[in-house]
Parts: sequence; C-alpha cells; structure tokens
Amino acid sequence: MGTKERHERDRETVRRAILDAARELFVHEGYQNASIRKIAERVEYSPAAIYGYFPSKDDIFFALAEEGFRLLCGETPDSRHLEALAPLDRLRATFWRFYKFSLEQPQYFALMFVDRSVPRISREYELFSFARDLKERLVEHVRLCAEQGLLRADVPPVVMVRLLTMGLLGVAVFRLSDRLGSDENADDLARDVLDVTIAGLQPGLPLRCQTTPCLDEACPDTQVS
Amino acid sequence: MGTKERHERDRETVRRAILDAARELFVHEGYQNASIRKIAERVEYSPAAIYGYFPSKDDIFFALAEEGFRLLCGETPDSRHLEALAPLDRLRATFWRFYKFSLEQPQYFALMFVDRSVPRISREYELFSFARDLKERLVEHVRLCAEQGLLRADVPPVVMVRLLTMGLLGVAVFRLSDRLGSDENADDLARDVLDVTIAGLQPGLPLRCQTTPCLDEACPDTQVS
DNA sequence: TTAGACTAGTGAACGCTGTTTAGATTCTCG
DNA sequence: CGAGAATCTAAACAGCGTTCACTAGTCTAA
Repeated sequence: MGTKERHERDRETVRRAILDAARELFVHEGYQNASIRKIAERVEYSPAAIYGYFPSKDDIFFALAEEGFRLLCGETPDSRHLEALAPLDRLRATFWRFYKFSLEQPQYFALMFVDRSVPRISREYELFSFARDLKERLVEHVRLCAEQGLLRADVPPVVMVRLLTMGLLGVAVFRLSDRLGSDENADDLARDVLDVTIAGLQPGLPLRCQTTPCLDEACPDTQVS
Repeated sequence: MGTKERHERDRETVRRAILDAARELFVHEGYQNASIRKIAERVEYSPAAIYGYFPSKDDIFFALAEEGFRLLCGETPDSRHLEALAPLDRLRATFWRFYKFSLEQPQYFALMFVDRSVPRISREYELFSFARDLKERLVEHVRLCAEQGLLRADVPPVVMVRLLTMGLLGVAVFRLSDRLGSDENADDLARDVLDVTIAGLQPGLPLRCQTTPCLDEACPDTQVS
C-alpha cells in the first residue's frame, strides 16, 4: 500500500523540477522575465498545471528565497575555519560572506534583500525564520565582542549588526544595479566599508565630531542609544 | 508667423502633462504598475499618442529621473545655511539630505539609485550629468576635509564619498523594501551610519584590527589605496 | 484657391504577461 | 466494475508595451 507514498514522492519530484526550472530561468533572465509559461515549458507541463503546485508566481520565488537563506546560512568548508578566528576577524569574515553571497547568487540576493517586485515579501518577511536566525546569531556574536571590549559598548549590538549590513547592502545594490563607475571596484569598496565601519565601532572614540550647533532638519542629533 | 512657436508650446504642454501624469502614477503605484494606458487615460489621449512624445516607457522615466537629480541637487532654503557649517558638519548635512531625499521622493530615489527594472539605466547612467556633478562636488569637499586633517589621508576622497553613500543607500533600500523590523527606525539607523562611518574615517586610527592572519577568501586583506 | 505634404491622434492589432475556468483524462479505492 | 478524487490541458480573461494603417486637420507652394 505504498501508493500514497509514491504519490507524494511524485508530487515532490514535480515540485522540485518546477523550482529548478524557475531558479534557472530566474538566474539567467531575472525575476521579471521568468514567466510561468517559460517555467511550464521547461518542465513540459501546461502553464495552468503550475498552479496545482504553487498558488502563484510569488510563492515559487518565496520557496526559492527560503533556499537562498539556506544557502547563505548553511555549512560550508569555510564555516569550520570561521570558529577558529579571533572574534573581530570572525565578524569580518561573516559579513564578507554576506557580501560574497551577493556576487555568487545575485538573483537570490536581490530577491532576499532588495526586490520590491514581489509585493508580499514585506508582509511575509518575518516568516523567514532563516533571516531572523541569521540576524540573531550575528547580534549574539557582536554582543560578545562588545563585552570583551573589542567593540563599543554605547551602541546596541543589534544596531552594530545593522550598520555593517547596511554598508555592504549598499555596495551590493549599487553593483547589482550597475551604477558603479568603470574605474570602481565593488570588492575593494566592500572591504573598505567593512574596515571603516569596524574602525568606527572601536571603543573610545567620540561618536560625533560636532564642531557647530546642530541645524534643525539638515543635521539631526546623534542617537545615543 | 508665430504658428511654429505656438506649435512647439503646445507640444511642450502635452509633454509636460504626460510627465506629470506619469510622475503621479509612478509615485502612487510604482514604476511597474504605471502603465502607458493609465498615463494616456490621465492626459485624455490614446496610448499610441504617448509614443509621439516619448519613444518608450523607459524614456518617460529617464526624463523623470533627470528631474529627480534636479530636485536632489537644486537650491533649497537649507542649502544656504549649508555653506556656513563647519566642513565635517557640512559633509554630514549633505549626506543627510541624500538620505532624506530617499524618504521624501522614494520613487524618484528608487529610480535613480536602485531600480533594475529599467534595463537601459545602467547603459545610460553616465548620461546623467547631474549624478556626476553631485559626486564630484562631494569628492571635492571631502578632499578639502582631508587636507585640513579632518579626515584620513590614506583613503582616496572618492572612496570616502562612496563609503558614506553606500551606508545610506543600504539603509534607504532596506527601508524602501520594507524589510526593517517593526522595532527598528530607519532615521536612527541612518544617523548611526553617518556617525560611525565618519568616526571610522577619522585620521590616526589603524584601518584594521587584524588579530589573526588572513584567511584566503573568507577574509581578504584591506585595500590600502 | 486648390493640390500635396506633413502632422497628431486614433482604433485595432500583435505578442506577451499572470491567472481562472471548464472539461477531459487518469488513477485509486470500495 | 463504477464512483470519485486527483491531475492536467485548452481556452479564455484582463492586463501589459508597442506597432501599424488610417483619418482628420493644418500648413505650404503652385
């Protein structure tokens, strides 16, 4: 009586094939140009059949986004060495991996962190437990660094994580959207962002070199958190 | 014999109306959902008529993007006060304006700095003289700060400008794509990015606190430029 | 003044999109 | 075997950017 099991296995196989076809199209032609019809053609089904496996095109790419987080967070050969590093170097390496991911899996990266063309992503972003896990692991590590006096104590760990993320996200976005000058190198820029941000997070420095009083809107006061 | 002039005036009026309608739709519904048909309906023309004024939908938004740069670079009540500020505060205020622009004109901002849905934007990005001007003005100002000993001398001014841009761009993108947690505040984050990056650009600090040797890929060497 | 050229604008179409629906086919189980 | 569920398809719907043949109007020159 393995018919039910076989059935589920078959379904999973087709589902897998759809996701694979979608990913390939997505990687090579971008989200917008990867149409349901093209995906259906690749798996040799009718377009309507896809809707028996995924309720909408969005959901196909939500499934792919989850895979993306698995790719980003998952174990790699490097992740062993990571734990052997000194705290700050480990922090640096982790964020470097985040940036590298934007190079190696640009389409996944765009979907996970940039794209606004999937309207529901904001509504369902918190559903990605992977995203939360990733963030919380980073925050914990930063907290550790701060407690050991390697990072400033007057900025909450979660903010420090965000600061590093934002800088690298900016570089990745600028590179992905092809707006870098021909004389500029994204990798170098990303390294400098890491260096300068970590340097700015060293303990002991005054957070702002304010030499003149603050203008109303143009120049808001520093958040002392 | 003012017929030709009247003609051109009429054409300009219609062109203006198309751009206004496009901008409104663009702001309220986003680039993707602002269709030629909707724009045409607003200006009470047929969709085909639009193509008598703009060769494609892209070109409509290129025209809007140029307006965007004009908005960002143009004179404002504040820009007078700006020149009276101390160099570093002025730098801070200028970048703060960049970030504020992403709040006040999110659609313009997305088109100018983020969107990949207009394929030709990368090819024609250098055509925006406004973008180049803006960048060069900033670089010049940073160079001045560095010469006065207010910023580090071992990082090229153009890189420092990019570092500040990247951080704020990251915050703006993350906010625009609605991926901030409900407990996070984009404005505070942007301020912290400015503070920490400028702090990291202070002269005298070692650029990297390297405590263990560098891993091959996971942790590249600092660019000493 | 009238014929011809030029122009702006239109309606209809082309080929594409995501999605829905009705029907046929196939498979499972009592 | 026959009922019913599952599964897939063809066709259609409503939308998209864009093109094309055509009309109506204006301006120019004989």
